[in-house]
Amino acid sequence: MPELPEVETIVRDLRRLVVGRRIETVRVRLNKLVRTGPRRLVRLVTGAEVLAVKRRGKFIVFSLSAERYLIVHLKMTGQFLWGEFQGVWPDHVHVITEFENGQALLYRDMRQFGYLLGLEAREYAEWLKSEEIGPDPFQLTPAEFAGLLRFKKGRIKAVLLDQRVISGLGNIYCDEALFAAGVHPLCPAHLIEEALARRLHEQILNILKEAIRCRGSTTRNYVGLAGVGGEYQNRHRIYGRSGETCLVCGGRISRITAAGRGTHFCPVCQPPVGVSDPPGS
DNA sequence: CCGGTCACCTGAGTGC
DNA sequence: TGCACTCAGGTGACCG
Repeated sequence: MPELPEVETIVRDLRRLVVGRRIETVRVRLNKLVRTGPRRLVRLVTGAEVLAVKRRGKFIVFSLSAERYLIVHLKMTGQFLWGEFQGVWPDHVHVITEFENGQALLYRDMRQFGYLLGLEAREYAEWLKSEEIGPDPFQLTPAEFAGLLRFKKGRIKAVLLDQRVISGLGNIYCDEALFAAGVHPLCPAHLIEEALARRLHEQILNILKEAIRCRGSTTRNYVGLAGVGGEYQNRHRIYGRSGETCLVCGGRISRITAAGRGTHFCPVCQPPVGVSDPPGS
């Protein structure tokens, strides 16, 4: 579910709530969500103080005392909620972390795709290597971004969704950025001219910044720590608007499948470059 | 290296 | 109401 702006919003809220606090108990209800094993997670995390909360791509990393790490990926429907545990597990809540005063962080995940890892320092270093998390769009200069695309023969949509190349973009913001820059989602990445690549990078940054200001997009499930959704869905110009009129040219917005995902684009504003026409068109 | 399909799950929306 | 079918913000395995 969540992409960079949603995860960033959650991380900022988590910082306010849990940094400097000590974890009193951890309860795991659905064991398979803890990929490093529920018992080990409980052992590593119980009694630790939260030193920092960071985002690495779409991962949330809790830095704990004694060089321990709690890592969470929310996948499609993972949520963190701030509340308390009074003996009853709310629907789809699978992990509860309690702090002093009974305040608790609840991990909720309807589809159960998300997961948690409890790691020690050396394992954390190994995990960072194995995940090959690409640079954050905010860490790249326009020239570096253009350089990333230069030798990629895959379609631009697939390249932008590949977290090893650049981390944080998902289906919504990918479609929004390609529309804003006027790039066809099926265009081979290496055929995008330098100037256009720079414009794409600029649009990615603009859109992500604005989405963070709006606390993300809520189309279905996403909510922040307080259980409230974001507002950026009201600013979507292309995502979820297939069949409707393009806000720029008035044409009809198309929907295709690209990189296995529902993909929205304007055939007029995003003309095909290096995209072979389907037979019979 | 590249793309396509399925799998992991539970639900919401739609049309009959 | 009920049923069948599609789709969903992510990603990893597998296949050609």
